[in-house]
Amino acid sequence: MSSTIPTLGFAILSVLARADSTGYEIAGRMRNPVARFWTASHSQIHADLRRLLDSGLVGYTTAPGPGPQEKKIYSITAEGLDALREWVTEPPRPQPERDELVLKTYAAWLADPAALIAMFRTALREHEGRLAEYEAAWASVEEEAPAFGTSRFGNMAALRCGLTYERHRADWCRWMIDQLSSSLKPS
Amino acid sequence: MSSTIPTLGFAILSVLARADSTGYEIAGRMRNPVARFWTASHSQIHADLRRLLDSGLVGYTTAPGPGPQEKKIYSITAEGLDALREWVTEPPRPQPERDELVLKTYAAWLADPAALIAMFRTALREHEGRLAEYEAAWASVEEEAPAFGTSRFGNMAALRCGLTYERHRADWCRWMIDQLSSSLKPS
DNA sequence: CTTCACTATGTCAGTTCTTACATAGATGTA
DNA sequence: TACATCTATGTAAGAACTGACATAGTGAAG
Repeated sequence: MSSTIPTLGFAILSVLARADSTGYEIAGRMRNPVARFWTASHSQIHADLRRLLDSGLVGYTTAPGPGPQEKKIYSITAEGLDALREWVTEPPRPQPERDELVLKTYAAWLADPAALIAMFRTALREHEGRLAEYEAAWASVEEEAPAFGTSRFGNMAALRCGLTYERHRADWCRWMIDQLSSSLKPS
Repeated sequence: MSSTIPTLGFAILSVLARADSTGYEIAGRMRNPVARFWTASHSQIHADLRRLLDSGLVGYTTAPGPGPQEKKIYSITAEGLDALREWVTEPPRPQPERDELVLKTYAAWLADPAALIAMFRTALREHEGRLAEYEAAWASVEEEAPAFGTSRFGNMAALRCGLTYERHRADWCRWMIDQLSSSLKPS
């Protein structure tokens, strides 16, 4: 019957529930710090928007665009909002856990400690950078204390996860660097 | 030229660097707590083993198997070990961050708080379960203090990441439940 | 004045991966 | 005895996704 909507479809609906957007804007919003947890290329977003449109979960109005095509401003429909609301509380299906840095760590015993330290230092810098970003955003969102029922609540909750994730990650990288350093000078 | 090896290929090599295994066993080992960070279905593993074989990174010997085909015991070759060693310290490419629970959180403001609390309680129980598993494994690995250069070091380092990840996750779930609870009784 | 980045849509080829199917012996359970 | 589960390999269809290509206006930097 109704073709199942992939998770990316719900990610798109989640963005449109906040503001009407073009496909291009949706891709941009999903690259934004507080919504970085389900990204996709614009080509895939266009494909999925088409499917959501066929299912009646989104609609659009056109406006003159920069390229040869007209620009399409998508918005979520009542049916789309219903589908999104229903999906939100369904238990998330177990995901394939995939983490390249941890995989490399699993095989780290084969490699050169000094090179590994360099790699983890780079990773640490990235995590610390994002952590600083998130902490700045957190300061302003905590002050505001957004109420449940507003989209700001969703932003805050997702941001909180990103914040503690980066903290955990940075801590782990520091621990790795420590371990690898002490393996260099066994003294 | 030399066809690029997908990340799953290196995950397979990482397992074979520890012990010779059949394709079936590789899938099982990747479902094991300390190597849960790059899982795949056996059909994909068979496909990738074929490619690794064509590239000369693995070899195999046969033994009588249960089914109609013979069982193949794969082992990593010297070339495979070289390729793995080289890959380990290359900077990991930025991955698509995908997390269904956080996506649902991002859209949580649209849903029923009570249903959300139930969902997060389920997630919390899962994280706490894995945390207990990891903590038990950690106790024994810490005692042993495996040296760099042995595969146990890789196990320990990956386990450490899993441990602090589950801790962060469980903390966040508890925070979410708190937030949602206080939105129910505004007192 | 040229070049680059940004906005904006879309196609297409190819890769990665999942799910279901197919086969079949051994082992344990009801 | 019957049935499920584990071991073990593989195929095949299709979903999901990436990256390159194609087009084209605006605005900023050099």
